[in-house]
Amino acid sequence: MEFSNKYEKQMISVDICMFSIIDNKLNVLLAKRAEDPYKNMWSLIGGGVYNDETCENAVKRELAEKLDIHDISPILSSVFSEPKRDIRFRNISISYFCLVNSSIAHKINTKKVLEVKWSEVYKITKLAFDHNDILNKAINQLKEKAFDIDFMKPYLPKYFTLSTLQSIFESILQTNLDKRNFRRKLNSLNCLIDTGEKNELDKHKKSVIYQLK
Amino acid sequence: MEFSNKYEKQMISVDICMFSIIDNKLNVLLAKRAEDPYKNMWSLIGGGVYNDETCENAVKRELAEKLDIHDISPILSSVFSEPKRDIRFRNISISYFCLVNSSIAHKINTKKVLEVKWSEVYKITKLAFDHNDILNKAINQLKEKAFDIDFMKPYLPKYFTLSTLQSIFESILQTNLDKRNFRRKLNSLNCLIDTGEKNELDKHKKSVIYQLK
DNA sequence: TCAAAAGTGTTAAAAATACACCCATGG
DNA sequence: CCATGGGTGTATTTTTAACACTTTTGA
Repeated sequence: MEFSNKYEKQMISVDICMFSIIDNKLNVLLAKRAEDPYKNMWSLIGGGVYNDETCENAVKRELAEKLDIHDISPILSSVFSEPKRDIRFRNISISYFCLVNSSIAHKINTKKVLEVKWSEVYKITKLAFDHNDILNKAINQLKEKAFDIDFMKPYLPKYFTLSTLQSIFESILQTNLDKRNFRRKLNSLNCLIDTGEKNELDKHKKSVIYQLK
Repeated sequence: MEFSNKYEKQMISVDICMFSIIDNKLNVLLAKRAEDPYKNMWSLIGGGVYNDETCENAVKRELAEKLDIHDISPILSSVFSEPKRDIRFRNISISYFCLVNSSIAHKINTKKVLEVKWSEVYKITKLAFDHNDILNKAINQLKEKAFDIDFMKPYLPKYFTLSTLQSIFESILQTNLDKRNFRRKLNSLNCLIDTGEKNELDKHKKSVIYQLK
């Protein structure tokens, strides 16, 4: 197979929907574009894939270089390959998503290399390129993984009340959950540890603080 | 973003797990490699993605050019990007799967451009490149779609007895299904039409011939 | 004493699983 | 008449969903 001009200057990049639960809402990290096209618009984090790394490693490298975030396990989301999706050159995007916990989320230096911000996913309007499509796809896939507690555990608060956990899930799934059914579901997943502590910040009845097994 | 040598000569290709139900078994189309590397080994069908097409269109074009198969709706499976997966050059594979019905499967000219053959998926041993990994991933995804009758319909026989349909599903899922539960499941999916015909080829009791809504 | 959030049980419906016998037919 | 494969029904368990009242406590 030859590298004829049919294949020239193909650029492979990764785009990353990095989610975090902030104030019990599902947020995604956006970066402001410093250059045209779409200068000053918000976009997902991403970058080119080097020849000597997998796409997954490209995600990890980008997050490390640009945000000093490490030990992420990105999940493949989809592939976006419309020829004109990037007006500069042929650019195929392999999209990933991941969750980071809120302590990491708050540590991100929002001005170091990139201007970045956390944004509530269900309030986002127009992003650069086809990043709205990329984000929507990833949101749907994240929803499917929400009750996979082994996956979710690293990103949920270490200690929480069941009301807090429920509001996190409601924020991800964009639906109202029944309090009793939610507790039963979590119990049936056999993942809760009652710490014996109570939340002294509660104004009314003190709620039990749990952690995950 | 510049095309430094970090990104040079990246090749994007698609690899396609084209499945078909042949003699009630799940088969996949393999092509014999005419060139090194892996000369004479069997591999999946695939090829490079042109700059002016999406990956999905590359799949359709490859199937049209190499096999004269049209009107396929390939489903994205995964991405394989180990730097050394192709020893010749950096080659990222976007993998897809699709099903074709058996009348198309039998029409494939197995010597025209490529030497190809249908092969029972659960009897396949070593394929070229990382194509076993690609195939295994696609098989698992196909299994998840098996009871999505709207998806499956174009690929199933137009007329069938429930025993035949059950053996097809058993062949895909690699499991034994209970005859009564299988019939109940299909009925609950509300997708069967009783043609009123009976299978005269049956040696014993004549079975009812159904079609899908 | 009241407003606010925590916590708790039951019932119903739907889906999944397990299981065994009779029927029609051709040889 | 018997071997073969077609066809059928019931019971159990599990999962999902819907739904309302009591408790604790600070203001």
